[in-house]
Amino acid sequence: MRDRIFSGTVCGMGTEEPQGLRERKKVATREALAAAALRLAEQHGVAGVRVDDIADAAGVSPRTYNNYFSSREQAIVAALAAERSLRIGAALRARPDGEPLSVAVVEAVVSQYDDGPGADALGLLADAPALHAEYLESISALEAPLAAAVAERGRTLDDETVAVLAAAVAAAARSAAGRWLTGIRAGMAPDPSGLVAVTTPASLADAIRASLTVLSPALAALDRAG
Amino acid sequence: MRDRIFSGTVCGMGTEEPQGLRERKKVATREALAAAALRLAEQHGVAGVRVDDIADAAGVSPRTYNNYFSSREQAIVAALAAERSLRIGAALRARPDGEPLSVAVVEAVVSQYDDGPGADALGLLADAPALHAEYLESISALEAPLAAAVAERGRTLDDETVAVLAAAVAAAARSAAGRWLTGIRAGMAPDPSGLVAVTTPASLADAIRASLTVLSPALAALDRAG
DNA sequence: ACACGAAACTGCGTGCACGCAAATATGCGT
DNA sequence: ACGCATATTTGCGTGCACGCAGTTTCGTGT
Repeated sequence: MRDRIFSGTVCGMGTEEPQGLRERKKVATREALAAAALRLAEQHGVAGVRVDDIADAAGVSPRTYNNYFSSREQAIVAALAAERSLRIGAALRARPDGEPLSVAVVEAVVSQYDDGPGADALGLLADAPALHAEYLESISALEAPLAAAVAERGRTLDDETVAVLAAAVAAAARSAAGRWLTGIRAGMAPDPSGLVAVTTPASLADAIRASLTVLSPALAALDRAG
Repeated sequence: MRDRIFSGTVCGMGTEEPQGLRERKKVATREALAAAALRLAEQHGVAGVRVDDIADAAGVSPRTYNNYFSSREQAIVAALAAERSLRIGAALRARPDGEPLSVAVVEAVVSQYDDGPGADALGLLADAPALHAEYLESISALEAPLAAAVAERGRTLDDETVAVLAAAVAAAARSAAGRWLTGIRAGMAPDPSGLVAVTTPASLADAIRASLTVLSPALAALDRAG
């Protein structure tokens, strides 16, 4: 019990029952901590959130808080993003059998971000660089579960290829999200330096979809080879 | 003077003269800190290195040490890897004009890793997960300078495409390096679980080159479009 | 119901990252 | 050489991440 506890790691968040009282309490504790962190951030700004207060609000010790999150930004992002990266496996498994990887992967990834951060969340992300970074890191977390799901689906692909593909896709998505957030922030407060790109996709999902088109040739090559 | 001080950021490490006494002292301090960190790690193991001792050995205050590095792993990796990620710009600019991106990018990236970590470094990396992670992070640092260099070279490419490409290449290289290190470590101490891939490329450069072939179709598509 | 083992929580101590402000060193103009 | 501005270093205080070990809670078998 010393790795950060992901609520979705074991129980699959919605498709399987938690395994017992211990597991149910872990899920509840994690969600309580994340919800408390977000609420406190909305009240005091991210910089004003103390880990002691998060722990108090969730009814656990600060040391227990640390068992779940290693920073307040992680806790806040857990509330904002609800570990959607960890659901990529299920999303890809839900794609139609026989669908080309170049379509299945893109659709599965993009579908995780159909509902991007709301106005309150965008406000928080704009005000706290560390929170922005953690949010992008949460997108990078697509990598491992995506690799596992692709390996399952594309059984003729070697492990190296799968791993590289997953790393590239996760990085593209993270990179696009970063630019999207920057563009949104510029929309909220015009950037005096004038360096921000003129066109920001309407949604996070669109931004991620556009980024994955750059990788389409590589994905398509795997379809032909597989 | 509150961002981490990179020795290569301004002076280009070898092609331009440092700008003055201030800059020369900053370079010297950073190098002294990195060298001290590595020496102490070799003597005491990574876990036995204290930031106070690094600072003492380099003749600065702990607070100053923190101006350069935010962790001892960063300091050690700085000594091991010598900021080679930051040299990708120069490497790409040195590629022949007119060479396809699919070749220039691969060759420039791979050339940074022609001499990978030596036996001592591999021993340190094997013993300290946080050091291993920081080493991989240093490879991820390829992203921004690579994007800048590609933008310069492929002037017909839009910014989004450049950024996605750079993110994907850096992630592929990082991912490959991680597997390479894991394979090397397995070679040093057979993995009882038997899960480690049977074939490890002979060198880090080979591993990175192989990973970039997965992205070749995407790079090649840009060549045709550009 | 009870005993035991494993998992999770907790308190404590320690090392450390970083904001803040004062002190020091360098660069520049006269 | 001197004065001033700027960059860098330093000391200090504070919040916090985490190893360690003891306590509590849950799960399982009898």
